[in-house]
Amino acid sequence: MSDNFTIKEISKLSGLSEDTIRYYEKIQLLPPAKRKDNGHRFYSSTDKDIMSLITCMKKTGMSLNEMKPFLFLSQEGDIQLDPNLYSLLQSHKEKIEVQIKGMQIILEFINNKLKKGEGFGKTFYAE
Amino acid sequence: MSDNFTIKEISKLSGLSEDTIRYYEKIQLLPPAKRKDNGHRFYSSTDKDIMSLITCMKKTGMSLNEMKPFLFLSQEGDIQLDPNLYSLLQSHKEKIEVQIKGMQIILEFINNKLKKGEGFGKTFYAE
DNA sequence: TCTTGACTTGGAGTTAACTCCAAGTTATAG
DNA sequence: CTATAACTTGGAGTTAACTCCAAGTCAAGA
Repeated sequence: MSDNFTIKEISKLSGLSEDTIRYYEKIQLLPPAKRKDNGHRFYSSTDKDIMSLITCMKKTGMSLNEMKPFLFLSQEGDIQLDPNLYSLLQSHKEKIEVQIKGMQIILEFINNKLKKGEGFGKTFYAE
Repeated sequence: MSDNFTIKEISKLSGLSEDTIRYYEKIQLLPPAKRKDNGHRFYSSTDKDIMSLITCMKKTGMSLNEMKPFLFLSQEGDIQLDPNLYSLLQSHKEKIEVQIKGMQIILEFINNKLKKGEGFGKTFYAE
């Protein structure tokens, strides 16, 4: 369950640049990479999964700092034990739901535009 | 249909800071503000609507530059005339749909976490 | 043995999106 | 008339998230 990828390989697999991967390690978004005898980093498919998670979360507009406790969570087991993390997740969930709604509104707006080409009115809510 | 707000007022109404509003004008995200005799900016409720649109689009992770043709669109009438803008909108639509799906996956992940607290597997797609 | 290529490091540079500041102008209230 | 508050400008500074670079190490092939 650990396919031993070089940084170049995991870079291609994950879509993140080598620099970005090292940067993520530096800011502790990724755990310190395992090293070969010569000091070179190597990665497992679990690492790839984490990178995919990061990519996915970034698409939702989450900042790297916001992700940290979240990523920690993905490896730890039981949240129930940590009420802080639990409520953090809850509020994240709500944020994302708001975001999805916002995007659906924009989607509607676009669909209208693509059909008719009318202006916009009070369709958009402030804050 | 133009309630004549000062920059301070529109700032409170829109949630954007005065500096940000001037910045948006500088980078041409907002049209040049109308001026009173003394040179002070003033705004209408249409301006407020545009600002709300910007806020809404930002929530979806769109960059200010990406928004520009979009905002232009919101005031112009018929897109059908401009095939460039039309396809731009189309691809934006698809991007947003992908984003929504990504967020729904994360939402599921969170929901699972909140209940059981299990690890994550191949649930997340790369790129 | 020498060269090539894949990696290592620390640190500097870049871009987007603000955010702050100093210096100046104008309108109103006391 | 003067102080205060609300605005103006241009430009400098900040933060996040990279991105690039120079100098060095190490292993394998000609």
